[in-house]
Amino acid sequence: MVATGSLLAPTNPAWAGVRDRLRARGLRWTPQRRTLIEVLSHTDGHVTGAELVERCRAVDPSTIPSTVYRTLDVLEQLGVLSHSHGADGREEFHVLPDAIHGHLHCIECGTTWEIQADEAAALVTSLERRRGFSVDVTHLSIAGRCAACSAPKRRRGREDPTSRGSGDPRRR
Amino acid sequence: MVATGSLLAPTNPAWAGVRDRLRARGLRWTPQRRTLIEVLSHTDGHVTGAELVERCRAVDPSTIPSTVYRTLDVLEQLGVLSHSHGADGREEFHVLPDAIHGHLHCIECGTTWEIQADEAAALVTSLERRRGFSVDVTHLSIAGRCAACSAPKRRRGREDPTSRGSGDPRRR
DNA sequence: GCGCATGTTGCAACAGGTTGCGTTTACGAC
DNA sequence: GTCGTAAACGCAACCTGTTGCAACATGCGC
Repeated sequence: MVATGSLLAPTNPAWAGVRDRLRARGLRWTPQRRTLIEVLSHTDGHVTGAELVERCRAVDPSTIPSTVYRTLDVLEQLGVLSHSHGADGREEFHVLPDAIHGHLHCIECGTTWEIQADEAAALVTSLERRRGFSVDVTHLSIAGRCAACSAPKRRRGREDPTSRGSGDPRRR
Repeated sequence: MVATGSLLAPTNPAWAGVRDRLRARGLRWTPQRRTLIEVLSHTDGHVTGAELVERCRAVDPSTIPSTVYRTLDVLEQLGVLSHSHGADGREEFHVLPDAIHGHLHCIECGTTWEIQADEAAALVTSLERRRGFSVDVTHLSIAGRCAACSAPKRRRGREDPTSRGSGDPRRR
């Protein structure tokens, strides 16, 4: 239940405020949300929704997917995370956005990189000026081939560098 | 056999070559593929995969989804169509790309616009030069708010989940 | 400490899409 | 016309995510 001690290391103080921010909005602090926050506080970079569900289950096996997704929605509204869609359309969450940024996704090897706002600045201002369209950079996900994969000949090396460290090598 | 007793009007001649291009690659021309081509030839702009499945069923009720998606893959390899993902991550197919282009997607009203390659040129060349990353513009899908939705400040006080209720009946 | 309102949860069903596998069939060869 | 073979198909199961609804429990007021 309200576990005496987390199975994981102590929560990053940055997450401590989340509870109060929820309550300040009339939202509630539940064991399920605590579990997710705990998982998120130990997550770095990008995770898919499914990965988060899995990790929550590791902490609390009774975790239900819909609860996780609903909580992620709430947390996104609080601004503590943001989501975008990978090249395959799957949801990817990015924790505690310290800086506004979008993503670059190689369709060949599957690796993901971040691009800072200034790299997309030209596009953003151009669209803003020409169409009055304001781009949501955090949701920006650009597909293509990275330098290594688009590089010359080298018959599709398929050397899968197993992107993003903790990620798993599955995926199409 | 151009006007093969189709339920629809005669097929655009531009599609006639598809059969031969398939065979040239050792691929086959099957009734199911014919059905999909027929549907596609009467499709303009963007369609979701689900929509295509539905339309194929209208022509041939025995259509199976997996067959449609597999055929779409094949056709994409032939270059007669391309796909990207809408702001919600759903697949969107674009038929017979006469010009390379990406898409702009308003998260408020759900409308989609095309952006021509030159509008993204700055971004593309910048990423190419700085990272050697070659962007797949046809897959580019940019989310944000269109002029109409971001302009009027009224009614956007807080994140009101019901805000998308008015106007656009489009899914979700 | 107790009750109540309402935010949340759990669950089941659904939606869009993918995959593995056994069976069917297009189509080139004879 | 018949045959052989690999491409495609049909299907069922699975995956990721969403939604409707009844039941539950947080947290404020008393």
